Amino acid sequence: MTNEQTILALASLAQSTRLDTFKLLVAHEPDGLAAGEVSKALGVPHNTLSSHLAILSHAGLISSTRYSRSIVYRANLGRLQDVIVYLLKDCCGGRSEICAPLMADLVPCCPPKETADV
Amino acid sequence: MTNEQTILALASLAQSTRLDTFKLLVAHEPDGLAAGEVSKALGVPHNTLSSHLAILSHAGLISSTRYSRSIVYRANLGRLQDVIVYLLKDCCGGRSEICAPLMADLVPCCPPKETADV
DNA sequence: GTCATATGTCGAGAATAATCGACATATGAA
DNA sequence: TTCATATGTCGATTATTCTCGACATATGAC
Repeated sequence: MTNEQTILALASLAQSTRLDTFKLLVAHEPDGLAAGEVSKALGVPHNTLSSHLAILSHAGLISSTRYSRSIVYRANLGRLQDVIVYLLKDCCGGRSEICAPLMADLVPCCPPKETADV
Repeated sequence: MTNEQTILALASLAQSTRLDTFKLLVAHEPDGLAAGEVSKALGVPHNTLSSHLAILSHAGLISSTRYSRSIVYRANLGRLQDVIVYLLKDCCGGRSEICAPLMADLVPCCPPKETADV
């Protein structure tokens, strides 16, 4: 993960239609959603959405597979993780005391083991 | 943390000078760094940097305090945490199986307890 | 007060991004 | 082949963002 790749990913998510798109695709993991269904769900013209999907895709945040006439998009959670790790790396680099409390707050949201009681 | 606040924070970090600024301030926690020193360190004109600092500040990612003629900026790691939690909330909302592996990778970077062996 | 230092604000030009109509491609059905 | 559906691409317009010179403010020294 380079500085540039991180900026690309952050910029991709820093736009309301795209953030909504990404959230929608995350909510539909692991099945994914066809471009047309995203377009309909968000009330965005298909061509406008198409360019947003291309931007998210170029940033590596989503991927696509064609099934007959539809192209199904899926969120790439691994990429989201890469971005988050990159952002945290700076504060954790040699000084874990700084972001330890940050992590402590994160863990109850997503327990690393399968102690999911949410 | 609203959708809008998240977009504001993401957009603030999605620009190379601002990402560099934020990283520099994180590296200088908890002392902070004067605006002029950031300007010098990054080789950015003071007025250009000033507007970037204002944007980061407006997004809540940094804060400032005046000391005599200098204004010292500090990274607000809590806000970074808020952004990350917001992004993860969607994948963890009721479905922790999705981002549990994500968290598992995050934890070794920043141990939630003081088992810092890095 | 005057001067120097540190930072912020304004405004205009250049660059970049968002939107959407019109057209193009890809797949499958008849 | 022709038609309908699903999606992508192009191009022009509008909106937003980045940059930096010039000017303004704020603090402290003399």
